[in-house]
Amino acid sequence: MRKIDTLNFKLATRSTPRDVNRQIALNLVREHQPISRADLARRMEIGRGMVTSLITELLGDGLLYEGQTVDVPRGRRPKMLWVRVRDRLVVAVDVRLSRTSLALSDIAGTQMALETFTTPLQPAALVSELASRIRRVLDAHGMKSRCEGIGLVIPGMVDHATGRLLNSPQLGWRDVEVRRPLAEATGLPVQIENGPIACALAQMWLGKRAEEASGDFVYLTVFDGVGAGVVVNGQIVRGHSNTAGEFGHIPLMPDGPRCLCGARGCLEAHTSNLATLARYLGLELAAPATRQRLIDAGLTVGDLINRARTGDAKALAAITETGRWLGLGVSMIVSALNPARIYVGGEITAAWDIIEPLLREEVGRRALTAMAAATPLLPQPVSPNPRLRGAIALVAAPIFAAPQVA
Amino acid sequence: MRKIDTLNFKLATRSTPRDVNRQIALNLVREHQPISRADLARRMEIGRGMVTSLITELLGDGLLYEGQTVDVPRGRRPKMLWVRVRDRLVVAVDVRLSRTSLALSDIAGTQMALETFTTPLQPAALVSELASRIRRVLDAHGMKSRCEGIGLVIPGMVDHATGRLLNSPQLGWRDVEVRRPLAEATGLPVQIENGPIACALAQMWLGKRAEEASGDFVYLTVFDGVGAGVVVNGQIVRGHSNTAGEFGHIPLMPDGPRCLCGARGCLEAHTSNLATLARYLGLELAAPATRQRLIDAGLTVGDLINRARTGDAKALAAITETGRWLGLGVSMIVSALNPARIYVGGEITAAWDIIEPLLREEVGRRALTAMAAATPLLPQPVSPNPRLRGAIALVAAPIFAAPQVA
DNA sequence: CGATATTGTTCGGTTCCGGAGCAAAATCAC
DNA sequence: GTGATTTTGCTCCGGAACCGAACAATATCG
Repeated sequence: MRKIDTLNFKLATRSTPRDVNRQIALNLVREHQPISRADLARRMEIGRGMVTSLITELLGDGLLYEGQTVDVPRGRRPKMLWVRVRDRLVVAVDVRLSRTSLALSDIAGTQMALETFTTPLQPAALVSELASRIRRVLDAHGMKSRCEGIGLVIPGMVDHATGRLLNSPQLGWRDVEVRRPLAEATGLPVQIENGPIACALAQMWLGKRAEEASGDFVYLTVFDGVGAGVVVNGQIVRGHSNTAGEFGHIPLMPDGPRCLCGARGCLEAHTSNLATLARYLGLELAAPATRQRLIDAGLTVGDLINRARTGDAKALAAITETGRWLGLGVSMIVSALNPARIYVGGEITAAWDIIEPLLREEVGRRALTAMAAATPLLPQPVSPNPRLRGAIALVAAPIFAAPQVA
Repeated sequence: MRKIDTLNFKLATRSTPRDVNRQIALNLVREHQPISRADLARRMEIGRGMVTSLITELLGDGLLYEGQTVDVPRGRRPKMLWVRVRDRLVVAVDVRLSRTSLALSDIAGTQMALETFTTPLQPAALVSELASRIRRVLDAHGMKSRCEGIGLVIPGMVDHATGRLLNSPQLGWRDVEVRRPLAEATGLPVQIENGPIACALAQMWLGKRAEEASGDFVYLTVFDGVGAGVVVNGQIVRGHSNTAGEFGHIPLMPDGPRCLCGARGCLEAHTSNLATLARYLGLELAAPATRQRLIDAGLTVGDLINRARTGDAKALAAITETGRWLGLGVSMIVSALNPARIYVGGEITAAWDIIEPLLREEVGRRALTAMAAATPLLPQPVSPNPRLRGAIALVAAPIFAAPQVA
């Protein structure tokens, strides 16, 4: 039950019913392909006549294609329908502090090319570097005209409406325009979003059917920073000024370790990769020299997990403590939002067998009901790169999303 | 941008455009009344012909009424439109541990009668007591036929879909059916919800126009328990198993005071009325004898605030500490959801001049951006009873809400 | 008193849903 | 082998709603 926003509503027109039903049909094909028109009519509880009309339109727009007829026990053999993915390309870009990844993929997430390069230090340099690489990769695959758009994942706060990067502490950029110049340089639509939201979108749009049935979940990302993509009622929660989901900076201990954000005891200060490594090395996270020392040490969380598995008690303790604090953070998410499930992404998931009991224990202790205590916690692999998958989802989502009505 | 739920979608039919546009018109009248048809047509950016058609239907259904014509500088004088409230009654019920309030109101929130009585100990007794009192109050006002429904606010977790009260620690009831028996006994539709959600709904539907333009906010309630009603995109967030918004049981200090829920250091254990009073009296909140001692002391948070204002340093300290912890809780809400504004309700708001600087300070320290730090914190008065206003909103909301499409 | 402005109604054209009927293409029964 | 049956997919037509244009009603201005 939604209140109508009287400042920003959308009237229904003559073509609204068609737009809505067309989109429902498209999504049902996407989730049940291959599927016949008659089967679609049964699922939608409408006549086969209407399905024919809707599908004819979708075929004409190149959103679906008709596969071969298949055998059935009796009666006329149906022609199966599929979402068309051939020649519908997406350019996915994942910008990180040190390196940027660029992938060419089809709209369903099948990767066709991948390259990485050092992230330029200035926004303008990034845009021109991206533009030339995108032109090259599209030319190489000889079908620029079929590219549906560019998905750009970038660390920091993004204003989804205007496409501006408001603030990126990691890159050191503030209030720069990225979407418009890149769109003008390439002639392609550009979607831009931050990491956790992109990861959540990837789960929504590229996931398997069964595990993503409900549109209420949280994707918690644990990398150098800690953040979350929150989905409620099938919609991303961006917040009033684009900072929803910043669970990394909720306080766990009012007088805990100092965080890079300036406050004390943030979830991120206890559980980020940097925090875990600093704990192992006995360094203070927010001290000026720590960052360089961590780089010099050349140690990753993956290495740390290997050491823990081969008998390094200090490494195991560092990981265990991260798990405990992460459990506290997860229990907050459960209490605040009660999502249907929580995905956890990051290198730390390689130690899932170690940390899962700790997470479960804390959630179980804090949850108010048995159902909340049983909230599924699902580790997500670091490879394939979930942010690149998210970049693909950024372009796919508008094609499949419900039209705005009322 | 919303994903279509392929298990629970709603097709657009022939009448969908009309349903949508009718509801938009109704809401615009509600927020801009009195308003003429021509003005409505300009706001909706449609022809006056369509407005005539929509309004004729709304007048016929008794949702609107036509006021007198008014003077305008030139041209034909318009007939103004209003939402009809006369003879459209709502029964609002607020069930609390000790006493239950029952009010008769019109659909816009104007109260016409109010009575309170001791809450029966058993669900069946509550239902029959309510049924007989509702019959009496409706008979007394001689227009039972015009009652739009019953709004019932009850502490605990409510399954909005089935109308079951899943668990109410305060009342000691588990998994009881309330909606159906009350609906059968009175012949009226019954809406049931818990306190924080009802308070949030009251803000959405009964608030003044300017302050409730955006549909992204949180209503934090601080009574014997602490909870929150969360609204995102104009929709209440209920969570997957009806426990979203339980900010009362997020941990502030992993080894803080024991909470009544069993865990340690919950927001509620630091900031509820019981916690504040226990702190002042030097009692341990979760100790078995505390509850009775608090009742024996006969002290309320209002009394405590009065003592603080008249020089009781211990009282001031107890309130100040509650303010500090509440600030920590509010800063979590800001980080997690970034709402456009946060309402705070409860007796503690009588000391707003004392606690507001503490809240602001903590939010300012924790917020990641200037906009998030500036999130408006709005104290809400305890009187008129916000839960009773919420009960009215429970009945009003379905009448004005957007129809579900796709 | 006619010109102008504004409100509210009426009407016909267009779009799309939705049910019924029908052709196409297979299997089943005998 | 042949008609009955079943299933798929298409076509057609009535009805509902939007939407632009024309028109009647009612005021002020010069």
